[in-house]
Amino acid sequence: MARKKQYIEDEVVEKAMNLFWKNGYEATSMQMLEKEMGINKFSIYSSFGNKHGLFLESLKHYKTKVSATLLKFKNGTNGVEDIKQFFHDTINSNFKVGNQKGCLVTNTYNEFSENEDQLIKDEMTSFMGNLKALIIEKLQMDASKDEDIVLKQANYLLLAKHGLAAAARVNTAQEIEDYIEMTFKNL
Amino acid sequence: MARKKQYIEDEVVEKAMNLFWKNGYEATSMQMLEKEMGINKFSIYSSFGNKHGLFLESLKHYKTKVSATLLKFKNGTNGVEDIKQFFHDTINSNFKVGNQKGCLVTNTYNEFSENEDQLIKDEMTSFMGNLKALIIEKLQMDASKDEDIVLKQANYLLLAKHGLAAAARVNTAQEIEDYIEMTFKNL
DNA sequence: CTAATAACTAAACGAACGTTTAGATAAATT
DNA sequence: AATTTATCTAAACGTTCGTTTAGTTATTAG
Repeated sequence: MARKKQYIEDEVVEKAMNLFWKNGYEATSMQMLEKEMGINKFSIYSSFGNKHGLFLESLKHYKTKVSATLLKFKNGTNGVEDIKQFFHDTINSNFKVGNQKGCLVTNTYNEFSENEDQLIKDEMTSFMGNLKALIIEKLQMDASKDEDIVLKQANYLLLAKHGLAAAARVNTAQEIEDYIEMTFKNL
Repeated sequence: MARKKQYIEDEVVEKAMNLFWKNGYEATSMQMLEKEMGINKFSIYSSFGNKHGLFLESLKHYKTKVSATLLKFKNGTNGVEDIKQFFHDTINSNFKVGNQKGCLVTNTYNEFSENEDQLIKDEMTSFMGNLKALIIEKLQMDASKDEDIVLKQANYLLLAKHGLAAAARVNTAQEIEDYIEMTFKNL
């Protein structure tokens, strides 16, 4: 037998993810990834196939990273209040990690909106679909809301979440807190 | 003397703008611009210096394009209702032009948020500053709002506008209408 | 200790990028 | 009509991109 990998795939994916998160897919070069991940191009390719594969792996890693927040949201029993808390949680965890990079999924959604990469689009659609289902579930906890209202409010919140994630790249924490506060006044 | 230009700069800038609007700055290549603008690289460079110069010119062109909407907004006398109308107007004019490309300024703001291009950033800051001032002006028409509320609501609306423009790239017209409706419910 | 082989380094690949240049074309002035 | 010269075409520039390959190093198993 021969030597083992000198790096842990999960660790270097984490670093790649942060770089993609900060700069987007296209603006992140293999050279930057090499430097950030601390391993050679050869190693990147043998572990992840190509840049695209590394990006997909980074998206998956991102998903597991936010799964704790998502699970907490799923298990909430306070309806609208859970959604609001979820908004806060996602923003806070994003601010904790690096700084002002919004949400990787939303960034990717925007960057690839005019692109034709089906694999990426599928990842995005599934993510958004999950989120919408959860939001609907929480809204339905309020029995006074009929189906139409629930759907309308779900669309509203989904778009607000999307906008929030985009805005989080450039706005201050205070502006974002204010925005969330105002957003939920309307429900 | 020699021959004159076979194209009108304003016309080819319009076409360049639409391409930048659709794809963003980096994802738009000189080759694509050549094809879309219908003139040769040489002509592009002799008219606009380089890709960056062409982009700045496209941003200026965009500004004059939306200036009518902005002027209507400025001249409004109905306070919050003017802001809401402005939201509708910007979305509608965007949908009219091409399709689902959001707002060029916001797209640029997002694409360049981690960039260090000061010229672009200045353009963005001035645009956003103008918009904020106008929103504050309209909010102040309601004498019952004190200064704190005005500022908070202005920040809220600016972020909502930003998010809306980002979301407009991927959402349907109906979803967007619903979102605007909800956004102004409590103002 | 030796042999085998996976993981490493570093150089090179073709393609595409933004940009420049050399030469052909055509319109305006004399 | 001849000459001038800006505008055009088209090819080439040097870089950087993502990707591949050849050759070296080091660790594990027998």
